[in-house]
Amino acid sequence: MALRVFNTLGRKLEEFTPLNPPRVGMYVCGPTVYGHSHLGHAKSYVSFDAILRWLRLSGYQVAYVQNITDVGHMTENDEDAGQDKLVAEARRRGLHPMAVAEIFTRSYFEDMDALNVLRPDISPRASGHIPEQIECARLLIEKGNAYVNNGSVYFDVASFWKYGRLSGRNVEEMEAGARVEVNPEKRKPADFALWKRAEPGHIMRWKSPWGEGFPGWHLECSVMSQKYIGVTLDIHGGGLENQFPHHECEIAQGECTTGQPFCRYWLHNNMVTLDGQKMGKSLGNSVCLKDLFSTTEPLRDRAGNILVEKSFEPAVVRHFILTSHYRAPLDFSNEALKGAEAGSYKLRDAVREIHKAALTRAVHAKSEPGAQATGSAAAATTLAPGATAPELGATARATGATALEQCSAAAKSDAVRTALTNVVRRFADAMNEDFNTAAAIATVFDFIRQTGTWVREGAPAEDLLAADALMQRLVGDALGLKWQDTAGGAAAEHERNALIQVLVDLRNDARKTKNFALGDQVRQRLAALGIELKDGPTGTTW
RNA sequence: GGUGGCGUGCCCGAGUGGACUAAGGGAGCGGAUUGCAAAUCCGUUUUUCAUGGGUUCGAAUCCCAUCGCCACCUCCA
Repeated sequence: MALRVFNTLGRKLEEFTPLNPPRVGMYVCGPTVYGHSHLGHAKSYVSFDAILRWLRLSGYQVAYVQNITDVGHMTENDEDAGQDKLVAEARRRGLHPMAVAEIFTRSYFEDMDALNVLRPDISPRASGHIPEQIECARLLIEKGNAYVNNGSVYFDVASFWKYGRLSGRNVEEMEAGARVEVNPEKRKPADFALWKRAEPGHIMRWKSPWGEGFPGWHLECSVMSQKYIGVTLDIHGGGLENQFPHHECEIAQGECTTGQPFCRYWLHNNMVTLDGQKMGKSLGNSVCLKDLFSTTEPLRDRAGNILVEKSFEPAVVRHFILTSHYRAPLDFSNEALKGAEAGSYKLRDAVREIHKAALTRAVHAKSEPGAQATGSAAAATTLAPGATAPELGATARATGATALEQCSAAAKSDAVRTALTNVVRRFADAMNEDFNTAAAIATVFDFIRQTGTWVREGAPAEDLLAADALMQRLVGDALGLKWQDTAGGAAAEHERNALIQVLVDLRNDARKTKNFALGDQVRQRLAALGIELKDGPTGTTW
C-alpha cells in the first residue's frame, strides 16, 4: 500500500511521491525560543517525529530541517515585550536577547530529547542567516514583488496571484474585513514585511541596503529551507495556526524568487486543549514540559485549580499524543494522562517481557546441541546488545519497508510467521494512511496479547526472537517509545537485578515453609523502594 | 463579523456511506489464577456516534438547521 498524506494544498489525501526519490526534503517550522516548550510543542514535534520515522523506515532518505527562530520577537520597546516574563527577566538580569535565545534553544532540545524526538539534520538559526535573508529581499525588490518604504521592505501581495491559495483566503475579502491597525507604510493592508527598520530601542539589528533593521517574520523559513533542501521542498510541516499568514508568505517569497513550486506537500498538525479549553499563557493554564515531566506537586492554573496532579514521564506524554491523529485536536487532562500512563506501562511491560524471553530462550537454544536453528544465532547476536543497551530503538535501522517484513520472515512456525505478517500489514496500512499512529498503536496492543501468549506457551526461540525484533522496530523505531530505565547504567542494572534476585529467592524459600510474614515483609520493603514483585506460574518477576 | 475545522460509548480516542451489533487504551464490575496481592488471561459495562430534521435499500459517515468547542483574520506548535 502506497503512502497517502493529507495535503493542505487541495485539502485531500494524495499519494506521496517525492520529487527525487528516494530523497525527501522535509522542513518543519521550529520554535521561537523565548520560553520553555509546552504541551503544544510536544504535540507538534512528536507528530512530525512519527512522520519522519515512518518515512525513514519506509526507505526514504529524509533531509530534515527545522529552524530555530531567534530574531524578531525579542525587542526592548515592543508593546508585547511587557507581557513576556522571560524577556522581562532577561532585561532585569541584563541578559542579551541572544543569551535568552540560547537558554531556550537548549531547553527545547532537552525536552525534545526527553520525548525521544529525533534531532533535525540541520537546525538553522534565523540570526545566522541574515545575509541570505537580505539577499532574498533584495531579489524580490528586483523582480518587482517588493518595495522599500522608509527603511523597511514589504512584499507586494498583489504581485503574486497564488497568495491565499494554501489557506483558502481571498485577499480582496480580507481587505474588506476590519483590521485593527494598518501600517501606513504598506501599500495594501495584506502586504507583509520582508525587512523592518529598527527603531532606536531595538536591540537585535543588522546593517542592510535599507539601513539598520531586522528580517521579517516569514523570511527565514523560505530562505533557510531552500538553502538546505533546494528550491522545492517535498514536505513542509507546521502548526495549523501558521497556515495563514506565515506559510502563505513563505510560498509567496519562495516562489517569486525561484519561479518554481515552493513545496509539494503541506502538512499541518492540530492544536491541544487543556480540559477542553484553549491552552495559553494569558489564560494561565499553560503546561510546560519540564514541569510536567518532573513536578513533585500538582500543577495548577492561575485560579488554583489542579491541571495535572503529578508528573508524567516523557514516554507517556509521547504515547498519549500518538494515540490521537496529528490532524485532530487533542485534549489534555489529568484523567486522560493517567489513562495513557496505565496503557503505556502495560505496553512497556509487554515489550520488556518478550525481549527478555527471546534473549533467555535464545541462550538456552544455543547451549543445547542440535537445537540451534538457522537464524536464531544471528538474530540473537543482533539483538544481544539489547540486554544492556537501551531496550528500544537500539536495533540497527534497516532501509526500506522490508525492514518490518524481514522480522516476520525469521519466525519458525507458520502460525507465528502469519501472525507477524498480519501485524506488519495492519501497522503499515495505518501509517500509510496519513500517519494514523492511533490505529498503529491499536495494532501493537493486539500484538502484545499475542506475544504474551507465545511467551507463556513456550514458543521456539526463533519465533520469540522474530516477534521481539518486530516489536522493537514498531514500538522503538517507528513509534519512538522509549520509557525511562529503572536504574542507571547497564552494569548497575545487572548488579541491581542480581541483588533483587537474592531477596526473591529468600522470600520464595520462606514462602515454601509457610513463613508468609517474612515473605510479605520482603515484598513490602522492596515495594517501598519502588520494586514490585509479581508471582507468576513460571517464577517471580519484578 | 468573516473563513476553515471539530463534537464518537463512563473517560481518552480511531473510524467518515454497507465487514460498525464503533478499533485500541483507561476505568468499573464478574470469573480464572494466587497463601494474600499485583500482573496476566477470559467475560462484561455502550443498539450508540452533540441536538433536530432530511437524502438513501442502507449513515457515526452525505445535506440543512441549531447549540458547543478549536483555529485563523495580530506573534504563538
